[in-house]
Amino acid sequence: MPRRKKIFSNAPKMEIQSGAQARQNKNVPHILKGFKDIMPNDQKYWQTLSRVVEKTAGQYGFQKIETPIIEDTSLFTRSVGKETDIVSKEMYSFVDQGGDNLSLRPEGTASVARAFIEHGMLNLPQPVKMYYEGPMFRHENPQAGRYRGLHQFGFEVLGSAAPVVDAQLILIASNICQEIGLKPGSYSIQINSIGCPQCRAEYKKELVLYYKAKRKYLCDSCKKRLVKNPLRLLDCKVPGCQSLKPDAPQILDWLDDSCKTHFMGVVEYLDALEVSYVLNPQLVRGLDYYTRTVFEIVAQGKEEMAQSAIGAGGRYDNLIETLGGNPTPATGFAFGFERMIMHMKEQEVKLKEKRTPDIFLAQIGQQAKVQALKLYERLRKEGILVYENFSKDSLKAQLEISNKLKAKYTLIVGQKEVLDGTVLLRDMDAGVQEIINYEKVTIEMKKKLQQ
RNA sequence: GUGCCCGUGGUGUAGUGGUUAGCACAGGGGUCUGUGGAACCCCUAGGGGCAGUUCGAAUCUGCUCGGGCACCCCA
Repeated sequence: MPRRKKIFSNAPKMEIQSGAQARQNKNVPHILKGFKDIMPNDQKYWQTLSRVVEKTAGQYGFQKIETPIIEDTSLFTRSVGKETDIVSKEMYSFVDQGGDNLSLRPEGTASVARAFIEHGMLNLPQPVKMYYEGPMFRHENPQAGRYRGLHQFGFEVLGSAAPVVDAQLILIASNICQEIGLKPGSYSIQINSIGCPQCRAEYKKELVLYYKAKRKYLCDSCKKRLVKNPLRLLDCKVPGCQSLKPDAPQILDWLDDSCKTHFMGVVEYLDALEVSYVLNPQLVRGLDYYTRTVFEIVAQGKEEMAQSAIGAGGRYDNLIETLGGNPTPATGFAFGFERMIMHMKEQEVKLKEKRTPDIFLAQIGQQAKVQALKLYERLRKEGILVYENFSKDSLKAQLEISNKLKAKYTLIVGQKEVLDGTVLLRDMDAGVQEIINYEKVTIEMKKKLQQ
């Protein structure tokens, strides 16, 4: 094939190929690493979860907000934190045609805070309660319950510092888990307070002091944490580091009076609400904006699963101010759709069965196809659930489909029926048929379906 | 970003250097040109990619891409 060779030699050489290009000589497109198509068969999980979120939000007076999935990069560097992993190494950032630095959102709270400021929501009755759901993007290596394209829903309350808000938010998170069908013992609520920046700084100093003295017993990554992220020292999994934990200073002992009072308030409300929770002094959060109350909903049972947090949240009293708004205390939480659904599947949560069609409409012949097309519209407008496969010509094939779909009845229109002005009605269970006047089909079918 | 395991039609799999790459399910068509839930027949479709070893590679080696899991970190 010398001719082909020549064509190739003229083509520009592809020195650098993207992953997607290198993969396919077949010229078949491929989904990006870490992204998932949500297939028709899975939609029932997504829809039930989404409905529970919407319903719960409504009950507690939260209104929906939708923000763009692309924002100015600085929104995230200023809110989530420049040094956090999410922003420093996981963000999908790019410069657009106009030279602006943009990023795909890695989380939802920053945008909500931005919208709060931008739309002057401080003039609304406080606090402002909003919820959101949608895709988020983080460039990390995929593993169980972790994707580059993930979906979250979140609840945010802006404009109140009251501990009762934190408690109610935790209650809402717990209610959603129950409402979705997770078994009561299958998840736990872990709570902690990481104080305000002032008392946290004091605590960090003390913590670093403690661990520095034991530096030689620390694992390599903990040595890095010592300077980079001291709070993380507390949840290291290496046994050697774990053994140092019991004697380490605890954040709760370092809270200043107002932070302490606040946290005690949260805990008291939770007790009064009989929400069971676990006080976890080691619980810290990765985003810079968190203050005071932090919590996580952790799925139990699957010990081997590393990502057990299905939802998490906390207070972010300084975020709005950091972004240039008036000082506005706020608190909220977010859940991962994928993680939630993973546990729904694990626990075999029962979902509403898909409705089987009332009627399958079959047709034979060109004239009949036209007639059936019209009949379909009449039935549809009457609210009857009708399926069809107008692209099939053989009656046998159509009956097979009807059977597979478990339709109660099949309506058959052929040449003969068109001429007679009738329709054949077949009862799929009984296997008996009767002739119905075309004009009376909708009335007859409604009658039949009511039985 | 790092480490470990894995990569055969749409799905589940068989095949350990030479096979027309087999089977099941799903899909399409037919036997039956107007009757399903049965049978039979036919068809579509596959070794992630690129190199190397070899007379010969799905099978061995390297790289790469992807998947799974874990670390870091996070929902």
